[in-house]
Amino acid sequence: MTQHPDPPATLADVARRAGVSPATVSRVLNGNYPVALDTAARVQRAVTELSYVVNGNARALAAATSDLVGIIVNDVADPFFGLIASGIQDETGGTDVLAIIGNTAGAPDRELRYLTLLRRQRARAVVLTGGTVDSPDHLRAVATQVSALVSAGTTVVLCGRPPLAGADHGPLAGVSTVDFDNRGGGQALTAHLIALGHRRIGYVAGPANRTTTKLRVLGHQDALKRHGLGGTDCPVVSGDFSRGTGESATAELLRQRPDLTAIVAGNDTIALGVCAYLRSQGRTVPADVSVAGFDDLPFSADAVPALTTVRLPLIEAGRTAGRLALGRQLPPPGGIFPVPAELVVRASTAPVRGI
Amino acid sequence: MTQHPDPPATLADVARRAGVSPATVSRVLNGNYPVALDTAARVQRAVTELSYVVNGNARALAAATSDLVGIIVNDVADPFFGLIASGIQDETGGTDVLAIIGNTAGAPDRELRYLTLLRRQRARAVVLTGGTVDSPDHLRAVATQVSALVSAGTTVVLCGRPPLAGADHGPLAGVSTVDFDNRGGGQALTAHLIALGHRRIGYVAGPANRTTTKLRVLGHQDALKRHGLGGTDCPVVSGDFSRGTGESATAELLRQRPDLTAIVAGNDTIALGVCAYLRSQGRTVPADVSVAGFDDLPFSADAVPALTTVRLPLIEAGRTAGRLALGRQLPPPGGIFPVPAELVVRASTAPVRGI
DNA sequence: CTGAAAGCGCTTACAG
DNA sequence: CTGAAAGCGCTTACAG
Repeated sequence: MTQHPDPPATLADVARRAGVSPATVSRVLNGNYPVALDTAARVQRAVTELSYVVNGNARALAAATSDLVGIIVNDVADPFFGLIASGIQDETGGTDVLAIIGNTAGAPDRELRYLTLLRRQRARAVVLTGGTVDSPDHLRAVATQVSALVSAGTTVVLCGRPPLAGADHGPLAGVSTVDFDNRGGGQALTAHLIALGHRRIGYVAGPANRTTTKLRVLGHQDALKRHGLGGTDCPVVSGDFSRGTGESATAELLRQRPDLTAIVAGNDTIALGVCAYLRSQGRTVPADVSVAGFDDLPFSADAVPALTTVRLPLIEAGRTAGRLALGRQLPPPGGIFPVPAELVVRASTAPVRGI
Repeated sequence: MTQHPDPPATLADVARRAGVSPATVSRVLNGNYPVALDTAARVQRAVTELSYVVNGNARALAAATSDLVGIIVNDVADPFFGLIASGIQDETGGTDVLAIIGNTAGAPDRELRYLTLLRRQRARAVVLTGGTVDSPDHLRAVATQVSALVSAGTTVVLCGRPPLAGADHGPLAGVSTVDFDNRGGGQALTAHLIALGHRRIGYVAGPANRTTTKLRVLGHQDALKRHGLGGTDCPVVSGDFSRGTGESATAELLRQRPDLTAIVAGNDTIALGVCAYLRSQGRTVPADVSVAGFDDLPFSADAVPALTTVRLPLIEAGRTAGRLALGRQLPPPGGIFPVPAELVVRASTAPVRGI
């Protein structure tokens, strides 16, 4: 299958062919040092003839730098992460850095493994995207890895998760955060529902114990409390960020409170499942039950009825994270770059019946 | 910001601390050679104490291998690619390889750049996913890069694009292909519409000149020809794989043939745009116009009406590509692994009116 | 089971 | 503007 692995040409081969020293070839390639024009031309020709490409490992080892930027995501198949990642790659696209995406599939140990791997590749920067498991142990392990990365000279950016606390409980030095206002968004959404007259509002949360989930639920509860609502009138069920969770959790919610007039979902994907289940039960959205999502993913505007949701400017946030990672943008004082969440009211929410 | 980049511990540091030679540390770390138990224990302790991680670049350079598997995609934000990539990472997850995703944003030169970068990292394997620009120049450039990769010992897998031709026009040796039946799927879809009585069928294609687009259109035309249809009754407009294209192209299609009874889209995302535009014009799907997509992405079942489409088992195809890349599965004879496309009939297509 | 030594393919002061 | 030489941090025959 792989016939006689033909060793690629080396810099020494190029030097020999061009009749110069390896040092000169290196300087031509890196363009960081004056070289006579005709010498450079000869070297370039030799490079082409041998179809030489530098050995990235050797270069990184010798120069003690690398052009890798790692992006860690929870789920590549989820557009939420795809959008952030493409925003980051918008920024890295024109440069000589290689942005690479690692998928944890939501597993904390894989998050840690990618961090180690990036550490051993001596990555130039790493961007951790989306929520993380909110347990003291995991957070401590991440903080340890991140500190090691930072002290080895790697730029670390958090995008869509809360700032990391260091050993001293203060924010970890040298790490900037693009911080989504999940709590504020959750609050605005539920406040909107309350303003429409809803009093019995169910909530379908994403994976329990993840920062994103917790903050959104917290925002929801902020709004409820402000109006003296909550308790068994407003049950909360959690699952994962999937359509299936939307369906099964809605069944559970309606078992608990068949008279719910609104259901809020932890994200748009869940919301689609909520709508599908309600439809299957002969309940109309929003006439019978209002439904809302979170994130404003592209498909949300196309759902029927179009989804009321909270927009997070994912691509733009990714770009910001990318600029921060490349050092093209200075981190704000305190290292936190806030990203607002904007309520987007569409057709899936309406005044409660009889009001 | 990055305070005193603290050089990470080296293998020599570990050796010193454990009171052994660097060679021994290396052997303990790689576990590929007998080492006395207590020696190994001492080394492990030193590793922990120094929180040592191997320098991947040095290792790759010395061992002339690497644990990188590159995945090249056209658009990370598109679930089509996300699903394939997550399938691949399902396979690489449990191993020590680091699967990394590079996003070309559909630009041929970025595809080439990633290939070069992967080549210089001496990647263990690379998987090229989705369609590519179908121009002789680009295909030749890709073939050149791929040959270089293969002869350097990298396993190359194509997933969702046609086999690559070598200089001799035969299939490139040592490259396996997970080949989607885009043409057959396109054919089945249009045949379904014809069976429903449709004779004036518009087509909204993805980016012209991409293999995926071309093959799907070809399948569509196969079906039309078989029934003596085509010509101005069946106009084709192309754009990109976006919702926006679905909207604008439908406007254009209806300008050309206001009496179209069905519209086929190059993928599900486009189909959503088609539906949205029709709705905005007061036309009902499928009563007035039938609409169909391609891919069967997760949201398609949730659209209202649910989308008739062609299912491509994206995750499973990704897994196959992953196994091929890791050498866990032998490439089939001829190097081509066919992936069938299955017609999925849902609510967005119906018999033509008056039949 | 363990170590000394060469070598992987680059870069970069140091000289000239 | 150019070269000789040391060194980056590992691995792996080669000895023992």
